[in-house]
Amino acid sequence: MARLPLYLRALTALSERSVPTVSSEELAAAAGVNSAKLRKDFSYLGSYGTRGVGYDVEYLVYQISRELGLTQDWPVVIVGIGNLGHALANYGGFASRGFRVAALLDADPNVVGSTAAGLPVRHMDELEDIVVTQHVSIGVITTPPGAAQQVCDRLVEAGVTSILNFAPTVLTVPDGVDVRKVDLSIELQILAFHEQRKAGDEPSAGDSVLDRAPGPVRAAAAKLRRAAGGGKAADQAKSTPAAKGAKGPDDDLSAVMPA
Amino acid sequence: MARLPLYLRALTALSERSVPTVSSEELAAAAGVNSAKLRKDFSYLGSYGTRGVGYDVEYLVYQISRELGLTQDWPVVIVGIGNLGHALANYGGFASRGFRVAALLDADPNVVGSTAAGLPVRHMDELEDIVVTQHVSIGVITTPPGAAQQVCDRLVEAGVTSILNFAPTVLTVPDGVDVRKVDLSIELQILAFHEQRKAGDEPSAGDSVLDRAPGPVRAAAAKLRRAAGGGKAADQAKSTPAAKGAKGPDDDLSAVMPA
DNA sequence: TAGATTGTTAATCGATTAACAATC
DNA sequence: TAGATTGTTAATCGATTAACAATC
Repeated sequence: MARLPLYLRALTALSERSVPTVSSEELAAAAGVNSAKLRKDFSYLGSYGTRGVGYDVEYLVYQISRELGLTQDWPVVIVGIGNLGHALANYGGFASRGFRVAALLDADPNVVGSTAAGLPVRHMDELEDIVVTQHVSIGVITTPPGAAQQVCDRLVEAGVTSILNFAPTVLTVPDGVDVRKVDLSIELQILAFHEQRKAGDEPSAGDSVLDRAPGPVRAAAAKLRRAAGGGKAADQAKSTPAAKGAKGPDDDLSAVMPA
Repeated sequence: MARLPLYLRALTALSERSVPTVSSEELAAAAGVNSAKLRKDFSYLGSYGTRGVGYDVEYLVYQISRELGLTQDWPVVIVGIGNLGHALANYGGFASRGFRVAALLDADPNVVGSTAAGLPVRHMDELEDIVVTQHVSIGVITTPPGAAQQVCDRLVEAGVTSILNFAPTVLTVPDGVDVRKVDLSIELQILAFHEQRKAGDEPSAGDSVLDRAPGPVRAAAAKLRRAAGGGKAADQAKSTPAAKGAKGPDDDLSAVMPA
């Protein structure tokens, strides 16, 4: 349940304000989800609410924390102490939720020996030893992309079974190992994608208002553009592009053509 | 389409190896998705493949880049130049994809005037001016959680319509404004959640193998625990907790009880 | 032509949500 | 009791995927 942390945060806020109980409606609003969904989620954890009253805030905080494993101690290694590794080592949200930075590792001799967040940066050679002796099961990779898979392999080999990957690479891992990827460029690309659709698409041949239409219309518009030889489409080996424009009903573009 | 950046990365790798064409099967494997899904995704962009051959790599790279808006210049402001803001300012993936850091902003006079990634850190007072004059439409928030909503409001007011939020807060924005949240603690919590289910749950009363069973069984197990008065359940104002254990067919736990 | 692979349909699956009986 | 709110069902929605006709 990827929504549990969301609920937990909202509940923690209520707890700090000493709110004793909360209804599914209120909590759902605070967490930004549908109240039926929230009730269903909670019902999977067991039925912790009271009809006519709502949910006991403290009790729910405890149950969700336990369900998420936040009542345990999770030693974590961070590999690659560049800017991002530094930032993560200092990240406040770690310690408060049971995540303990067991070690910072880097391959660069110039970085090894320096200090980040009060911890010494140690050399990659110590990876296996640290993972084994400190029972580390979660690894955070903040290396350059080229080194990520190699680091991942070593972590897995040493016994790590969960990896948080910040390098822009798809990691290959054996079954039983979880990988979660945080990719800043992907997040920004998605924003740019939506941004582009917002403030007035420029009215060029290849990027018209047609692109905002539903699927079939957009596909038809794309065919039109290629038929017109716009952009790189002209380079493509399309045998009879112009003839394709008016074959079946699906290809009849008169309804979507500007007058 | 949140998968386009994924495809683009796989295609870029192929492009660098000068691979001319790729089948949906191959590309899907590289991107880690189902090939039918990939073909469907591409069909929404227009039909850029050739039956019996596959997709032209270069052409697809171009089309997806254009679709994502990566052929444009996107000025971005980063607000909150702590460790994370620093890391982002230096993040290589930005510039290479058309994202240009227009300004770094911070409220702390001790930080203002310093340099990060070759750019001067400027004071929050300049926010509105920078957004307007540089036509910034994307803002990145790396402030402490308490300041995030306020910063967000100012960004939106000034004209920003896309926000990448690293602060652990749910931001409220008007319609037409996109927010994407990157929350490191949530990612780690999800890993810990799965991690907990993996290497042998300890056989305590409140955290048994029953928790791995399908929904109904787990709910029943949870009821059992409460009926048994385990954990904080005893503190709860449950009128007749013990009596609840054997009321209807749903509450019959004999089928899931250990012998 | 024969083999390969797309584009698309239709089936499947899972997630979301409205609605309401159960019950505090 | 009357009002409120949960827990859960059933309907809805959207996303995924197998399958295959179209066609290179």
